[in-house]
Amino acid sequence: MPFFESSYLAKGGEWYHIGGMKIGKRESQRLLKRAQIIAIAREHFFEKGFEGASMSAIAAQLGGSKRTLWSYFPSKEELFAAVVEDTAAGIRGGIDFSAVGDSPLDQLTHLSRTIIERMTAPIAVQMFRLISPMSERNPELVRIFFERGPRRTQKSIAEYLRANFGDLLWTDDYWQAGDDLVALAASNFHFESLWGLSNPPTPKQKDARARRAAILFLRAYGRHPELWAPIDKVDGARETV
Amino acid sequence: MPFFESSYLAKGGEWYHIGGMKIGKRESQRLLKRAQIIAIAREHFFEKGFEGASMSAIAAQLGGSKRTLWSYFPSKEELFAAVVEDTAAGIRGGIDFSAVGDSPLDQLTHLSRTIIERMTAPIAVQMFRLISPMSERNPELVRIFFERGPRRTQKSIAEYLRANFGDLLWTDDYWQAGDDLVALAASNFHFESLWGLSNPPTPKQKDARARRAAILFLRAYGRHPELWAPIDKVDGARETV
DNA sequence: CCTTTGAGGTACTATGCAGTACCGTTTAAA
DNA sequence: TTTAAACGGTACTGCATAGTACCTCAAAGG
Repeated sequence: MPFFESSYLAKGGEWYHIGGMKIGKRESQRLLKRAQIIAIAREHFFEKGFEGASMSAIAAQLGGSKRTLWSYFPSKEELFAAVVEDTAAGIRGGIDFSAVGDSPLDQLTHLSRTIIERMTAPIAVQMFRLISPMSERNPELVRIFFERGPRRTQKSIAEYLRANFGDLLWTDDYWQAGDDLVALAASNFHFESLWGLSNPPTPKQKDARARRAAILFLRAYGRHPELWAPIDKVDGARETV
Repeated sequence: MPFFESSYLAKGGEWYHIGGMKIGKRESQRLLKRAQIIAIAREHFFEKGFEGASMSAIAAQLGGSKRTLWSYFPSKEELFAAVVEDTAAGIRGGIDFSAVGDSPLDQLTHLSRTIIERMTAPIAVQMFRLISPMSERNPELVRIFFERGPRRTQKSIAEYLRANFGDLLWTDDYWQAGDDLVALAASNFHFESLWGLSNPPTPKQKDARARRAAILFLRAYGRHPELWAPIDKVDGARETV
């Protein structure tokens, strides 16, 4: 079976193509059905968790018989693994941190905003909820999720910082700096979303948080004083400063 | 039934006491057994999750009959809730952020170290794993956990910052500042522990991370330049600065 | 001392689950 | 057109589970 990325298929004339390769109709239908199963299973796993989700219920929603489901995924574990891999690929997709030309503060604000958006996206939140309890029972799966999802985002951020802020920070450890930026930008929202403690943040709140994270980051890591935002310009600063 | 805190009982002479109140032996034994059940149930829930854990298995490990278990907790949900409440109380217990007399940097380092210790403690990590997937199915329970556990720690940190750093920071929002300190100190370790991605951090690593978080925090939030650690003294700084 | 209460033991009910067997029908590939 | 595979439907097998019934025994409380 050829490599394929997150259930993407295209039909061209007589034949069905996938990633430029020509395949039979039978196989292409199998891939489509596979993707459909994963989508349905994802809903169930997200809502009920691994133990709570039922293969029978998934098969029922799929429409066909149980035999069909089992012919694609020989066990619940393998179906779950497929969901995790597919979702991790979906989460990392489409990273563009390009905000060339703006000031360092604006660039970092934009980056922080992207990070926040990504970490509070429903699919990410639900994936976090789903994957956390697996670390005791299936550590390898958690590792796969991390490598294919968050790890790549981490890497992109570190590379972005190295490329665009190489001379502006006092550290060479761009991975650590990136982690700190992520922490400053998303930590609050992450826990609030994960635990459903408050209504999802509005775009305005996300903007404000992103800007604040950028300011804090530049003050903490900025090499030159001109990078440090004046503290009386920051939201939450005392009036008496 | 009188209020009692995280399975604490003391025997004094003829009578059994709890929080200064005199109670019968029968009742005290019930409380002891209750605490014992919670302890056993906690293990099971931590290892297998809510759906994965089995009341029968818990009853078996308890030793008695199932009837006994059900006479204490009329359903699996209520037992789970009791475990959550008890554990949340245990997590927050014993907060002492008193490091009077040291320099601001040393105080913040000590505070960060405490935060790290608390967030990477096995009981906290396992509780996070257990509680995350509950937010869809039992949001109220997650709320209770948060209010009785992390929320109180948050509050302690904010109050500590207000009391000891009231004049040193440029912000009045001590809750936000506290959250940012927590993020800087524990975010990395939190995810690594939660997902079991690497070996638990050594005390040395925790010390280093705590110090770094304190430095970053003071540079980001410090009101006066003398609070900002020289950047060539920080681990990970470039040699060429 | 006697009564009430709780706990142990065992067997039970009802339910839901993952996974299988069988068989007739559809359908893609040759 | 033929053929082999995949699909749909239904019924099934074990198995584990939450929770119940019932009886016996120990012990706390008055």
